[in-house]
Amino acid sequence: MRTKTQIKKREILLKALECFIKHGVEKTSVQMICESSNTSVGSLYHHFGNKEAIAAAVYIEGMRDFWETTLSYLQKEGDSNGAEQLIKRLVYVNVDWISRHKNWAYYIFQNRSVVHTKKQKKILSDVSVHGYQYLEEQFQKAKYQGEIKALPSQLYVSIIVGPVHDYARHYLSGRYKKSLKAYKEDFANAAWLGVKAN
Amino acid sequence: MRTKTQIKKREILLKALECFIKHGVEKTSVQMICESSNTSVGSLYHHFGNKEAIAAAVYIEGMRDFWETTLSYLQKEGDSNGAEQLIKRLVYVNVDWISRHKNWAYYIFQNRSVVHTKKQKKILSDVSVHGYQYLEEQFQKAKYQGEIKALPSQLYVSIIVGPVHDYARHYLSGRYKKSLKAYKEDFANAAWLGVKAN
Amino acid sequence: MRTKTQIKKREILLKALECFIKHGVEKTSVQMICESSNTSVGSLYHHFGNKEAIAAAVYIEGMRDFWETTLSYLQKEGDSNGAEQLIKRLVYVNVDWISRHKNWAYYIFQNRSVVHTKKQKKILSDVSVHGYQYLEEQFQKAKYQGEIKALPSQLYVSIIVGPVHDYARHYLSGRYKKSLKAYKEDFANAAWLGVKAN
Amino acid sequence: MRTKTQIKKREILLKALECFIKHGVEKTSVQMICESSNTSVGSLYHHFGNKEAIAAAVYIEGMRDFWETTLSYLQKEGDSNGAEQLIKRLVYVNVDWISRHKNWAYYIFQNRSVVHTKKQKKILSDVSVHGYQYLEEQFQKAKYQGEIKALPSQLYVSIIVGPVHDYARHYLSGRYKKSLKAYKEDFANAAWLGVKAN
DNA sequence: AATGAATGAGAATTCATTCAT
DNA sequence: CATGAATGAATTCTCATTCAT
Repeated sequence: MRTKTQIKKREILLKALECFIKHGVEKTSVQMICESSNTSVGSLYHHFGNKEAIAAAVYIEGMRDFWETTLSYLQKEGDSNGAEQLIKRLVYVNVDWISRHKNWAYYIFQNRSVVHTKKQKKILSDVSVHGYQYLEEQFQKAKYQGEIKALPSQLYVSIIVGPVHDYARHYLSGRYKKSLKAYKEDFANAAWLGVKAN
Repeated sequence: MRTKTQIKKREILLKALECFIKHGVEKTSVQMICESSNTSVGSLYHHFGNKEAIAAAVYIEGMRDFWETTLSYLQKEGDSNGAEQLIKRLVYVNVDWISRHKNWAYYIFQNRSVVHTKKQKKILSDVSVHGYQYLEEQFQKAKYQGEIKALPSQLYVSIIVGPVHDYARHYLSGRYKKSLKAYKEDFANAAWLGVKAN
Repeated sequence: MRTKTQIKKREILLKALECFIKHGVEKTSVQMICESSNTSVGSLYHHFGNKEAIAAAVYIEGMRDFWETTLSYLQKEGDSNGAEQLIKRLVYVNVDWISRHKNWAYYIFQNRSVVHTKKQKKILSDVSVHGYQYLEEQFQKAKYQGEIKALPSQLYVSIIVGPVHDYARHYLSGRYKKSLKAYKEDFANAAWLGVKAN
Repeated sequence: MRTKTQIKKREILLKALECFIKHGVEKTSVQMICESSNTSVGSLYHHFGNKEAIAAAVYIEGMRDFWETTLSYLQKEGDSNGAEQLIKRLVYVNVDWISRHKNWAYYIFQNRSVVHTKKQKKILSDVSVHGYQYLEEQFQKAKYQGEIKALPSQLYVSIIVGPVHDYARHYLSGRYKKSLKAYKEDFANAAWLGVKAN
């Protein structure tokens, strides 16, 4: 019973995501989600409670996927264990995940505010807490070893992923044509140059 | 008469912005804008035609202000005419404008999609065209003179302002506490290191 | 403008009453009230705010009418100023008003609970306060003069109108066939005998 | 097996009564009854068929209990067999039963309309027929013997129990604070004075 | 230009009931 | 007999927009 229900819920979320991307969260009616996911209104409410909970669940599922992928990238064996590798991999995983999950990425960029109940925020936080902890540790280590400049850890993140995300927003909105992947190494280099010690 | 009308319209836009920030564009009703701007529904429709036009006008006015400020920063006399100054000034104007116009900046970050009719897009484009042209020229010159790496001009922009905007989004949403201005020089340095020639 | 609006509201309330009688408050949909009163949903909500407010307004209007009539009966010139006259008139006005306003009476008997916000209760209380005060005074006077038994004033009311109301409930529901008016004097006599001093 | 089912049904009815009192019949959902009686929806429908049948069953069970109690009061041995005793006992049983079964009494006062199918009406009528017949006979006898005024028998009932019920409605709704029992003798006296022969 | 009552399509949500297990 | 997921009709209410004054 658990698996079947879980599969159905996942299916609904993916269809809901499509609707949200196509029309925006607010202009997507519950009716539309029902039709595109072949579910009855009642069933939808049985599973999710209300429309806002669906929007939040889509967001959270996306973030769960993102952080799983991110940790798998960062913890993979590699040439070295240096800071440069860490930072470039952080850029790579962003470029790759966004390119592979354009809808989810676009949705997450545009709809952070759909997660707003305490419960939802707790779940979202649980989803990313390992990733953030891991990054924090690695940044501290690299800083201590003099590989990177001394900066608050929130700044590292902004400097490293800010350019990728900025470009991605334009690209996913159709304002930039050239794919994100085309500049993967450029973003990686800029990120590394932005934070490495002088 | 013209001036009076213009002033009233401006007043309405600023009150509308407050509503949009407080409740989101979709959850702000025309009635709410009327009440907070002391206008009647009829009057509002007389001035703007419909709610979407108000949301777009708020966006466009914000961008007009941003680009005016930006050009004034970039074209100001300075120590040099070098690329470093240009790039750092671009960071500075972003940090300063966002810090000074938090609501407008937040609104612009979250609601790019409100500008969507052809007419609105044309106006928005007119508002920023001088700024983009100016930047484009300066980037080309700096690239030609070997001051900065050879990159597509969209990448310069993302690398330079991406980190600031990324941090600003978190900051304006209340997720980061430390003010944007605190890291003004850090963002400027990272931007310059990210694009300068090796 | 005031008069026109007031008239429209009154009209809606009377049509709503018909619906409530015919189907019950809960099973009367807003749609039904709109149709029977030739009003749009929007207009209905513009005037009353929500369905519950309509149900409460119908109740309150009925009670207002009842108490106006009651005071006019009790304060009319008469043969005497004695307690017997007072008590019998109280029975008469109940018999007469209920007989003349069967729907309203039935509605009021069955739906006391529709008045439940603080504001509504305040208005309802204001509507009946003069009547209750007047009765209270008269009962005290009659008690002091030894015309009626010494009882709490709430008991006078129950003893006097209880039988009329009990019969009326059955009659208005169609369970008793013989009209209330047929027993007007019987109710009046029983009321007087129930409270008069030995 | 039969007994077990009967017990379960009785249990459900009592829990349903609680819900009906707390939220009103219409605003009580089947789900709520299930939760408060620890039953599944399916089971509930198996036992009662639909929600209306539950509401009717609660009503009927209450009336059954009331009439059983009433007959036991009226047919009890006593000082005399006179009309005064009969009438006062009729008041007493109302005061006592209502005081002992406040929820049931309140429910019965407010929800007479829940019994509306032919079948339900037949059952309800069967439940009270003995009591009514007994009363009818006794009233006729007392009338014939000149103990009470000549009135239609429905009037006797209204005059005797009307005051008690009127007070009870206010008391059970919380509008009157002083308990019904406090005035037991007052109601009995008023009832007797209201119907006894001059 | 300004007003605000009126409109009605459309949205979210509820809930009695069914039925496969 | 018991279960509870699924159904979808029906309901309340909102709100952008119009238009007569």
